[in-house]
Amino acid sequence: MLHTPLSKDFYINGHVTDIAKNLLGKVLCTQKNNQFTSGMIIETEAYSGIDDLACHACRFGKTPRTEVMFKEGGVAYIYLCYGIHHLFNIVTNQAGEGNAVLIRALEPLDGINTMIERRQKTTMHRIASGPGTLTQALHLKTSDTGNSLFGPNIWLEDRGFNLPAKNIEAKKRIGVDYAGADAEKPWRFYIRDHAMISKK
DNA sequence: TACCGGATATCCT
DNA sequence: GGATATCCGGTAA
Repeated sequence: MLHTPLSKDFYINGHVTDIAKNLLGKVLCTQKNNQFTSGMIIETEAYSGIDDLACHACRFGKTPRTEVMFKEGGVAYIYLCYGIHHLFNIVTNQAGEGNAVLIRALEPLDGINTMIERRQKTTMHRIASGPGTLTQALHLKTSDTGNSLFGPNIWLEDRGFNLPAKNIEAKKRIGVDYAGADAEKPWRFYIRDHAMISKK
């Protein structure tokens, strides 16, 4: 099988909502503590910088935590939510824009036993079906924030999984009710009828 | 110094 | 399926 790393252009060009859609079907990989794990991205959310009330770049501006959002596309933005969950975002577009895509769910592909161990589970059930669980399965932590998505520990691949556009569902984003009109934007994208998305 | 969140596990029906 | 307890770092005051 052909494993092509995503190019820099993939993260830079196009609207962040299109990048979020294009990420569906791509494969997120990590190499941590000598363990290789990966999963196909099946659910994403787009956050559009300083004009999007739901986006950290707009809510907080440039702070010590959010400053990596303002880098050029192709790095990880990882932050702690509810004091427990590490949420993984992909920074996109030009430096200074503050755009990012939240990865919400994966279908596990490689290193499934490692993922199950990290999640302290015994089966594959809900092993990476949520933004906080997939980071645990792939061992992504807030300490990885700002790191490159071109390896050696984190990278993305195109393995040629073909997703017809008609199988992509677009709905409003989760947990952004505070964002006024922007909360209604249909910027959550997922593969229709996939069993492993975070919620129906 | 005080508040609160881009969520999850667990226990219930 | 639904309700509920829970965690702590970042941000603003």
